[in-house]
Amino acid sequence: MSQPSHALLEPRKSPVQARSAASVEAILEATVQVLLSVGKDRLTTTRVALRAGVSVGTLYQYFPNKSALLQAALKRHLTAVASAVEHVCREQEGQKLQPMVTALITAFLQAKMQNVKTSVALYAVSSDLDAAKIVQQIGSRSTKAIVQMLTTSPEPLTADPQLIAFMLQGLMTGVSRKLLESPAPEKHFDAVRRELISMACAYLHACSSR
Amino acid sequence: MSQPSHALLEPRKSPVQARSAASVEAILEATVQVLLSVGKDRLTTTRVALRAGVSVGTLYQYFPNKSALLQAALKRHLTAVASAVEHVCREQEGQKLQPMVTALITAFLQAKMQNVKTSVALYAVSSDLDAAKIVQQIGSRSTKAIVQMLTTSPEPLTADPQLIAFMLQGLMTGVSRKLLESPAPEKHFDAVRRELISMACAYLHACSSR
DNA sequence: TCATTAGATGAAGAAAGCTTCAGATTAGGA
DNA sequence: TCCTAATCTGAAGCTTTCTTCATCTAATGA
Repeated sequence: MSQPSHALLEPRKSPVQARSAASVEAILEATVQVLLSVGKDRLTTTRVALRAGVSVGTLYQYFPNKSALLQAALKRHLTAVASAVEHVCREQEGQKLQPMVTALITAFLQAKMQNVKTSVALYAVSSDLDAAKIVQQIGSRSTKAIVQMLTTSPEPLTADPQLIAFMLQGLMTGVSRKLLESPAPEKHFDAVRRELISMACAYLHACSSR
Repeated sequence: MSQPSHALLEPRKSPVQARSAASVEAILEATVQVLLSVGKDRLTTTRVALRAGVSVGTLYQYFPNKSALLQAALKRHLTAVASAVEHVCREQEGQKLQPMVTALITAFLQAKMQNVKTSVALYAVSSDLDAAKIVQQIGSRSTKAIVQMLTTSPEPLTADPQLIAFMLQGLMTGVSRKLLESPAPEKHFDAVRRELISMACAYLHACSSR
C-alpha cells in the first residue's frame, strides 16, 4: 500500500537485502549481453533470466515488463555518459574554447568506449518510440551542460550557444556511432578522436570570429 | 521451378501485372505508416496488410517474412539517399572543396528531409542486427563517392580522404538524425544546414593547410 | 470465347513469448 | 532458536502474431 501504481515502468520493488540488489544488477547486465548476442528481436525475458542466473519470476519482481527492462538498461548507460559530460563541462568553465571542446570530446568518447559492447547493444533499444523520449530527455542534460560551459568562455561566440551545442552533440554522437559500429572501433579510436577535435575546434574558431 | 530459394530474403515473386506492382508499393508504403503510428514492436503483418488495403496472404506473396518486409522498406529509403549523394559527388568532381561540401550537405539533407516521416520511422528498423549490415553496405556506397570526389579537388588534402569522408558522414548523419528527431525539424532546417556547411568547410580548410 | 496464368483472400494451425502466482527457500532480528 | 518478511522459483495460462494454403477472382492471349 506504499504507492499506487501510477508509474507503470518503475521498478515494482526496491532491493532491500544485498542478494536482491545483486539480482537486479545481474539482470541488467544479462540484458545487455543477450541484446548483444541475439539482438533485440530475439531477446526474451526467459533468456535474460537464464543468463542472469535467476528465474523469470525474479525478473518480474523488479521489472513490470519487458519494455521496462530494456528502458532501464538504456537509462543506466545514458545516464553514465551524461554524467561524464556534465562533469567535464563544469570542470572546463571559464576556459578557452579549444581546451573546452578537447576535454569534452575526450570525455565523451571515453565514456562511450568504456564499454563498447554496451553502447552498441543499446543502439537497438534507443530507437524505439518510448525509448527515444528517454534518449532526448537525458541528452538534454548534456545540452544544458555544454551551453552553460560555452557561455563562460572569455572568447565571444557569434552564433547561438544552443545551436552550437546541438551541432557538437550531433557531431559527437554521429561520429562515435559510426566508429562503434565499424568492424574494429579500437583500431581507429585515436585517429578519429584527433579528427573530431580538429573539426570541433575549426568550427568553434569560425563561430567566434564571424 | 524458376529459382531455388537460395536467398531467403528476396521477394518471392516479381510483379508482372500492374496491379501487383501497386500492391507491393502499397505494402511498402503502409509499412512505413504503421511503423510511424505504432512503432516497430507493435507492427504486425496483418496490420500492415490492412493499412495497405490488401490481405495478409498478398503480403506474403511478395515478402517471405516480416523481417524481409522491414528490410525492404529500409533498403528502399537508404538507396534513395545514397543515390542522391552519388549524384552530387559525380557532379562536383574537380571543384574546390568548399563548393563540394556545400553541395554534398545540401543534397544529403534534402534527400533526408524529402520525407521526414519515412526517415524517422526507419530509424527503428536500422539498428537491428541484420539491418545494420544493410545500413553499412549502402552507406559505403556514399563513402566511396565522397572519397572519389575529394581526390579530384585541386586543393591538396593532408589527411586521409577515407578518414575525412568518414568524419563528414558521421557529422551529417548525426546532426540530421538529431534534427529529425527533434520536435520541429522543419523549423530549424535552414539554421542547421548553415551550421553544418560552416563546420564542414572549417574542417576541410584545416585539412588542406595542416 | 475460353483456357491458363497471375494475383488475392482470410480462416486457422502452430509456435512463441509474456506474465502470473502459489508455494518453496533464505535472511534478519527477537 | 524461531518467527516474519524478503526473495526466489518455474510450470502453465493466455495472448499475440506469424505464416500457410485451399480456394476464389481477375487478366491475358490465342
